[in-house]
Amino acid sequence: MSRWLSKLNPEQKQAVKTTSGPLLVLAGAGSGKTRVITHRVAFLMEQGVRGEEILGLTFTNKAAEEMRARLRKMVGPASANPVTLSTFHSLGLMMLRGGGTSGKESRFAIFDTGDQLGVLRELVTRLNLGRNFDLSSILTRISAMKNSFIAPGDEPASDDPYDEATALLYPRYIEQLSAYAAYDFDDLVCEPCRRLEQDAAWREHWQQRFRYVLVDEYQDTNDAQLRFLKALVGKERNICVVGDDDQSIYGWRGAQVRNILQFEKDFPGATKVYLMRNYRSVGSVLELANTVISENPDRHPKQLLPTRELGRRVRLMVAPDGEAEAQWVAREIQGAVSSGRHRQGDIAVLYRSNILARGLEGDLREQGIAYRVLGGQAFYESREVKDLLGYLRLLANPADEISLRRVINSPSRGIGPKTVQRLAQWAEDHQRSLFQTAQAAEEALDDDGRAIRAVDGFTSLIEQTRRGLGKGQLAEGLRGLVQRLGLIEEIERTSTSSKALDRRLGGVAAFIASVEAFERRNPGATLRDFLSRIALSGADEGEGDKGDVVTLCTLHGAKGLEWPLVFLIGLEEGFLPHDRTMNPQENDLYSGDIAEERRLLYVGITRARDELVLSRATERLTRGRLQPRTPSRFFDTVDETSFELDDLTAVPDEGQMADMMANLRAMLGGG
DNA sequence: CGGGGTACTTTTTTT
DNA sequence: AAGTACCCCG
Repeated sequence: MSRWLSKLNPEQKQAVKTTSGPLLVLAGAGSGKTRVITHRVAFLMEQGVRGEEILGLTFTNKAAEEMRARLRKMVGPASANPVTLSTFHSLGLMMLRGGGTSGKESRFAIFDTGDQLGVLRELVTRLNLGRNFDLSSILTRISAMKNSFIAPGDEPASDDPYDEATALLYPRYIEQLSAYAAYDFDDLVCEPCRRLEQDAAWREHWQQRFRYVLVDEYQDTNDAQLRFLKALVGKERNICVVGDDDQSIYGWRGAQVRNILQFEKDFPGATKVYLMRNYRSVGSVLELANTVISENPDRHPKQLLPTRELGRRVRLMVAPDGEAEAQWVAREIQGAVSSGRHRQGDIAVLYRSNILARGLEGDLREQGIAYRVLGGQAFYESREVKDLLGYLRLLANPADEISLRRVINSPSRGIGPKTVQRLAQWAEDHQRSLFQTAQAAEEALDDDGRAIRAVDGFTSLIEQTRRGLGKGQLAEGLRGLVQRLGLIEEIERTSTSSKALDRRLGGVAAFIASVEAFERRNPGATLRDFLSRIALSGADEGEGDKGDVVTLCTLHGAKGLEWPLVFLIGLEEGFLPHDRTMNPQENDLYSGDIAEERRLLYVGITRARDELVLSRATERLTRGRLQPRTPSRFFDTVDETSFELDDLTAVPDEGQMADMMANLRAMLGGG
């Protein structure tokens, strides 16, 4: 029997050893969930299951990588590597691209949210809808339709203007995507699911391939993912799901807590295991977590059981405004580091909205504290990088009209909307793609010499770049493209400040570096491989990642992570619960789930190992105006005396102090 | 067609 | 406060 099992508690052991049939593991925060998963995989292999037969599904690529790293440590790379550990989306992509069966159908692009919006924008202008719809809201609806497998035309009747617009756009959106040879994120789950259900041979193949299925963060699955799992799991029904209903925080993108609450209905005969002993946090943190979450209705009633000492009391800091809050946090971190209590890498600052990170960054720099912002996607979102990506995507998939339109006149080369319109018209009349039309500019634009020359210049630039972008020379080809575009000069010419210049040049450099890093890690990878990777998990940070630095990230981004010292900032009504939850917009599809906001706080609290610091401000600068802020309602039921209070509003701030000093000096000087 | 100016609104969270 | 969208003029 395995030497590892002795290190597990009885519940963990049961979760590891129950290998056949459906198994639901309700794993509270910090209860050793990842440990159970890796042990389970190792145990399966010890029982003679081959690594190839095991599938572990996670929600982020990072989680998948981490799991693989843990598994490698346990069983060695040779045993760990054959195990499939990936996100639903990566798995779907792999299945659609052939996954070792056939190479057919593998030439498609993946459209991210920006591309999807581009498609809708095109359609909306073409259809001339009388009203200015918020397109991302329509996108949410289309996504919901797809995930519920509702075909165009089968939408439930509704007289909501957004539902009506969606009904109109939905079928055309699907058409467009197929015309562009593109899949969106939802397709990556729904399409394989459909095929599993309809194609018996295919289903058989995948069921035999993955005889043991394991799903992490099960509370975040949506309808389509559940359906996918039902179709994927074979007669043996060896499916193990791990999750925590109290940590379900993705309802706004269709996640169904219901899935974890009803697992035993979806997979009858399931075994259920509770992991409630918390090995992560000190008692004071768990007390607060239990108190906060116990107010929520509709949950598996349960409590985290402490295994550690009570620890330091949770601190609560009240600041007069956002700036004071940020400054205080930065100084507090500086103090914790310089006193040797914590290393920078042991510390995280968590917040509900990204905007809260902005103020903090300056103060941290001032204190000489190294930090990283998780999920900030900063460089990858800049215009230059998006354009470069557009070129790469056009090169990988000439049918990708969205990318073509994006880059055809960027940087400006004299191809304005009118010329593009003429090309598009000709393309439609002659049933050609827009790119093919551009290649035949002379025909399509009859005698407009200037436009023809401009478009020819563009297509030959694409052709030249294509030649430079073979296997194993992606970064090289990208550099060539940057050169040919004169992008560096363009940025130098158009930047309004030296700060903006640095940022933009830095973005381009970081992008090239990320391509290099990708190539180094995946020798012989193609352009398409790189683009899929980017679409599914964002760009690699290249160098400078990790290390001993403070982490800044959103509560969503913090899930699954932990730090010895955690700051939760901006604990005010409007942030937590977020304003948008309490006052939904007319066009919000998912709204009003205050319970989810509370779970978000619960997730934040349970990230802390040793010390937790909460903070809020009584006033805050929003949209240029100073507005009063009230404390988050989520602490209403918490006994104030359980906190170690630090009230900065009771102390004169620096401005007041300066005034007082000035008065004092005036008195002394005058007297 | 491109650049510069003005008016307006905004991200909550992400595969 | 800042970034974007739109409009007008060269």
